[in-house]
Amino acid sequence: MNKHKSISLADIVFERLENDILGGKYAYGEVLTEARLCEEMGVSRTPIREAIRRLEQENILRESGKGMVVQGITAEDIADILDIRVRIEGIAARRAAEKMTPEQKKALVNAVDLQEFYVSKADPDNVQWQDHAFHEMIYEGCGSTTLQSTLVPLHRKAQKFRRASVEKINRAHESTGEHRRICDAILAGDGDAAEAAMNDHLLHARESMIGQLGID
Amino acid sequence: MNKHKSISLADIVFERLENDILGGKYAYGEVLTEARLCEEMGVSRTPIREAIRRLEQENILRESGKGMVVQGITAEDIADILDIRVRIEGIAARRAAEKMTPEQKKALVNAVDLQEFYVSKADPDNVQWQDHAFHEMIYEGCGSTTLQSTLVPLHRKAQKFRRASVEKINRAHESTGEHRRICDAILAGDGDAAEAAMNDHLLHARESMIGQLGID
DNA sequence: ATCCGTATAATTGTATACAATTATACTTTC
DNA sequence: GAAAGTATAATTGTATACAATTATACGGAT
Repeated sequence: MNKHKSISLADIVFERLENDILGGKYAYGEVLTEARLCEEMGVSRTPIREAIRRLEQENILRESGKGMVVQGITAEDIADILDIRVRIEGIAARRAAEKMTPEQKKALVNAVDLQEFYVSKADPDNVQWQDHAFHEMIYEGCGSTTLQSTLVPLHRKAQKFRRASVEKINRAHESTGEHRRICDAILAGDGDAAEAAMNDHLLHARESMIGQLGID
Repeated sequence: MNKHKSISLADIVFERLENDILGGKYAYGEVLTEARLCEEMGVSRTPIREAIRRLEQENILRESGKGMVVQGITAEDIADILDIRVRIEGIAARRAAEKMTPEQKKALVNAVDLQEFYVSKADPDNVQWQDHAFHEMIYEGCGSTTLQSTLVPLHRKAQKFRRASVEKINRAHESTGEHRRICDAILAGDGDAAEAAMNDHLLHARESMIGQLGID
């Protein structure tokens, strides 16, 4: 009856290493050896290697003869990520409006409700967590593994990066309002409105992020 | 002076397993155990496992308690892939027009020249190979690791799938003409034209593919 | 006959041992 | 003193051994 994979050391290492890199613990360009990571994480090379391969696949680490080079994420990468999301996440919202199950819709509403609550409590960490959950639910609910596997890493990178950046509560209020509009459209099964609302949301997010990062 | 990573068994297994799955050797839904793959490929579990993790990251395999389930790619996935590419590959073409080095441009021209040559020789395998090289060069030349790491897996999946499908020489001629227009725009450094030509190309490819697959 | 429990087999997770490659440092020679 | 070559150390690639978990099959009890 075990439906979900049990959590392995490799998964933990992957998560932690990604966090450490995107969170700035390791400087970009720094070279990481397997032995060093083994020592720091207290596990053997096997899970370390599996985590490394996955991070390599996501372009967060880069192989370079001797050791792995930390690629990390730059402000330009964040701009690129939002450029891409602006163009395709609307499709996911449309599909979600057409395909989400009642249970998924209920969970989505709950995420927006909670986000509003945490905004009112001025709790930026939980606001961001609900923001994260909201988008992931749409990726999950759109019914396309292609859209999901494309959007999840992009969103995750942007998310982790934001945790280290200044933006916290600034745009939280309007962002939550935009989520509410997307959510309402999905609940109504209105694909056009959901896509439009998502595009609107991401354009604002992009503008805000670009303003903060001082690029483009 | 070894600039490129040496090719490992894990890389070979990854490539081969991806090919075998997308090529239809393993039925979708089939369960693969590590032991079986070890035997079939004649290597130990270590490289098998690393390849599995990477394929899992690309949603080609799915973990399911006992063994890995073959996800593979459906006609709907191909449609989704082209929907996404239509929306973002134009950006890559624009960037390539702005950023490609003379060497990269020269290689790009060469790929289109070769593709035209193979079309004239009615050699579909090499036509497809040059088609593949053309797009990869643009991903590489656009200067964005985000665009690259997003587009490469999508393109690779579509490419491998096509190898197993009927479409071979059908659209090769017009496709090559479209590549030529994209290439000319990139050579001229005209980002607008490159983006427009790429969008045009992908819309045609999408239409052709959808017609063949009989979907939407 | 069926259901439950235990034992056994199969499978994955993890660690470690071993091999091969590559970089670095030291020594020797010119 | 510089350069080249060799030896040693460091690092990754691969295989295997061991542990833990889970499924399956068999046997006994009701």
